[in-house]
Amino acid sequence: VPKNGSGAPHPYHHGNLRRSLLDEALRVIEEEGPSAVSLRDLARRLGVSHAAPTHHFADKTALFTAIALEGYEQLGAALREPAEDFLDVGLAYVRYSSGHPGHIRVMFQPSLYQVADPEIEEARRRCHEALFTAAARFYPNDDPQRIGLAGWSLMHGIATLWLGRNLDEFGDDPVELARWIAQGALARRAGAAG
Amino acid sequence: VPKNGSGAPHPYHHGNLRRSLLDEALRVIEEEGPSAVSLRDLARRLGVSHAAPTHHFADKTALFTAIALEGYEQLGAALREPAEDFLDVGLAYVRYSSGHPGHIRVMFQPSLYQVADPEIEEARRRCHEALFTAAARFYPNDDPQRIGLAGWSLMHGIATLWLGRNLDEFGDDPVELARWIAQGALARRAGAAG
DNA sequence: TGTACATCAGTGAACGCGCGTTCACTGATGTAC
DNA sequence: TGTACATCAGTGAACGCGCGTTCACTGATGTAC
Repeated sequence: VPKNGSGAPHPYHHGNLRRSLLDEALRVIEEEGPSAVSLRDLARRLGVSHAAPTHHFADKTALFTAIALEGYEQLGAALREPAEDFLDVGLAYVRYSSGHPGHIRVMFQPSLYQVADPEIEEARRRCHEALFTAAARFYPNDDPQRIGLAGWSLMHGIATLWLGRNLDEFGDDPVELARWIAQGALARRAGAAG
Repeated sequence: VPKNGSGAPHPYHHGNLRRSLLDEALRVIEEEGPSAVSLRDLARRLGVSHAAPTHHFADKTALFTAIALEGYEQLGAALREPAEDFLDVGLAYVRYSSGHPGHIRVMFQPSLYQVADPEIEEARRRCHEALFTAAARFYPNDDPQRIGLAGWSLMHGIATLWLGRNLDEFGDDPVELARWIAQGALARRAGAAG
């Protein structure tokens, strides 16, 4: 363990440059969007020479691909968490999206990264699988694709509108807002039945 | 009317440069995204000197602001078209979004343009008004905000996912897909009641 | 119908900037023996 | 425990590029009289 004396602000080796680049890139994306990301700027922010990032990401596309992959894997895990009903799965989607805006923005802007990357494809496939499996489980008598798409679209719409600051006037908790919107539809249904 | 002789590819004055810049920018946005737009490139594509665009748009933000304004005005008009039920309004939203992907991408990326521009705010207000008015009209016994947000979120989600090529496996007509998804929810409701 | 003139919409050269990428290099670390 | 050496992860200078912006200019158009 090197002593970090007053003379040396940081050691020759960063130690965690790859992870730091991802985190800093996500910060920039959340604040200014993916187009504001530059490898030189990230290096500057991390106090490292501008050529250092190339040892971890060959180019900008590789950086965005890593972010998208991480996002799809994390989203897949979120969708597999224990759920009591289909709404829970939808709320997990909104919770992940609003909690990881940087990942989501990259994931749904495929021109930024290698969409055809096998790992990406596999992670995305597992997300779809989690979604449609949940739809089939909670609505065994319906078409799981139809139910799955309806839930995905609704929750994706809420998350996207919320991230775009279109729902500011409806509170600051996107998950509760999603619950309110979705349960409104459910209540309406019950009203029609009773 | 100037004769366009073989020697002169185009006259000194373009004639419609402002409109052409908007159209060409929209083309670029649809193909490569807003970050691919550069004023010099647009000028190049239109066979005009790279300083010409500044006579019509002071900077890139002004160009994107004009696109967003046009989009909100066109969307507002689309949402006011005659509708037989709330689904019609939703389908108009999906129809406009899928038919004008460039506009939509800019509109929902506020960092690109002057969100606080008074004309923009007014046009956006009129879109919201059209939405919630329709919700109140077709569901007079429900909370129009709840119904309006549910419809908006669902249709925005479908449009966004479709534009992001996430729904390729479900056909090539986003409006019919939206109808199928939304009517599935309706059928489920009727099934619960019967 | 003709002329003078203001205004509009272009041109093309020049500038400074940040970017991605390449390169030879060097310091630090891990492993074989 | 010590030494040699391969490998990894940095440095910093250099390059060419496209960009936005500014500037003095010029060609075309519209209007007053």
